[in-house]
Amino acid sequence: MMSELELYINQCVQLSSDELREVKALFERKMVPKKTVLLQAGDICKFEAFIIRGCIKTYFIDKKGLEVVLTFSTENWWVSDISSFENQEPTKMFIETIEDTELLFLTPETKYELLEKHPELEKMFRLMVQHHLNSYQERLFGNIAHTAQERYQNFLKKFPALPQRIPQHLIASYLGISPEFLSRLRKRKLKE
Amino acid sequence: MMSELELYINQCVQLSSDELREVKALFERKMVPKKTVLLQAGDICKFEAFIIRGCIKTYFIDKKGLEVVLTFSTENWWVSDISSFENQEPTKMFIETIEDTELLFLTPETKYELLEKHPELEKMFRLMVQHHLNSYQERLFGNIAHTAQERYQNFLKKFPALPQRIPQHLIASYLGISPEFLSRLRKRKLKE
DNA sequence: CTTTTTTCTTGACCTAGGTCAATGCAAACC
DNA sequence: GGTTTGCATTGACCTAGGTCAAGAAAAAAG
Repeated sequence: MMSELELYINQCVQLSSDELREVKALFERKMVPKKTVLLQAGDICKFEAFIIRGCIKTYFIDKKGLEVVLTFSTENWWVSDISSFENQEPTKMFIETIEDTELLFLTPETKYELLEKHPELEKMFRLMVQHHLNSYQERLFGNIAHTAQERYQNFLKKFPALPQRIPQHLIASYLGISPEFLSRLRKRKLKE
Repeated sequence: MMSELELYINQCVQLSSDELREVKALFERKMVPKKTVLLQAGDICKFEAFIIRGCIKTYFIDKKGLEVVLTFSTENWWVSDISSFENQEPTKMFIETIEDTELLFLTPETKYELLEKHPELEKMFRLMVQHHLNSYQERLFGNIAHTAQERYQNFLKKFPALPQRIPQHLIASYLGISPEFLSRLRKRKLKE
């Protein structure tokens, strides 16, 4: 039986099970309890990590000291500040677990080794970056072109499982509205 | 004397002037008059282009039929829908010149050939994607965390030359506000 | 130089969404 | 089991920014 990471890799390139094992050995598996800060503003990001189980938020702090959630990352997805990681320069973001989370970590060194040995995986990482880019593009467009109500509907469609897992005020922050207003949107929706 | 593209490449990797000439030969130089649509929703993006001179907007159309400007691209910058280009799948965006523009075009084929011959340039393209990603991240954060006034100030800081070159309603669209409101912001600012 | 088109400004009015404060509720902690 | 602590809801009130309509000004076209 294949692990989540192996399934994920297989969607992108065909590797033998020997190769897969070798690849997997370069990742370091870690359990991280909820509310652990994996990266904070000023740090240099030392990881690209694949999520096996759990949930993670990425956010900025605005000038009033409030969190602005940029992304939620869950099972079978990657988490990192890609540009801080690639260029080994300080980040402006925070990355923090919302649930107990199980991760497979790459460091700059192990990623380098991985790509030396298996250059076919370049494509997988390129796709990863492109997915991130796409999702930011869509989110930016959505934030400008849609009302809060519509953004909330789209969020529910895209992440149907999340509302049961994470506090509502984080969703509000992700949608770019106040927690009070999200509460009102939900009430309004119930009446229909 | 070095061309703009050569200077740009040199910031990233050191190539001999022979190599630079060879690289440059793979690009196709084109003059494009203003108001030319280079890409529209439904198309598959056939180019990554380096801008020598001119100005280009990238936008979505919202459900009311209005443009939502995602980016402006000018001299010494790249323009493309990267993920449509890389995966050769249909785009949702529009790319259109605002001024008469001079470009150096790569097609999927010539880019492939370029990277075959000069794999050192992988890094340059990776950086290009990362810059795009960063600028979307910052823009999303800014749109959520800052007022229209602040976003306008930041825009002026980041693109001091643009307001003289492009119509104001495009800037409003980029900032996510109505043209009327931008006009009011400017008036308010003059009084100070 | 005149005409047409596009862009910019201004005023009057409106609404989506924010802020603040109070209250209820649930989870986590001792 | 009580008790903090964080989360969600609700109401009253407020403001940033939108919409519509009408001119003014500038740019492009003839």
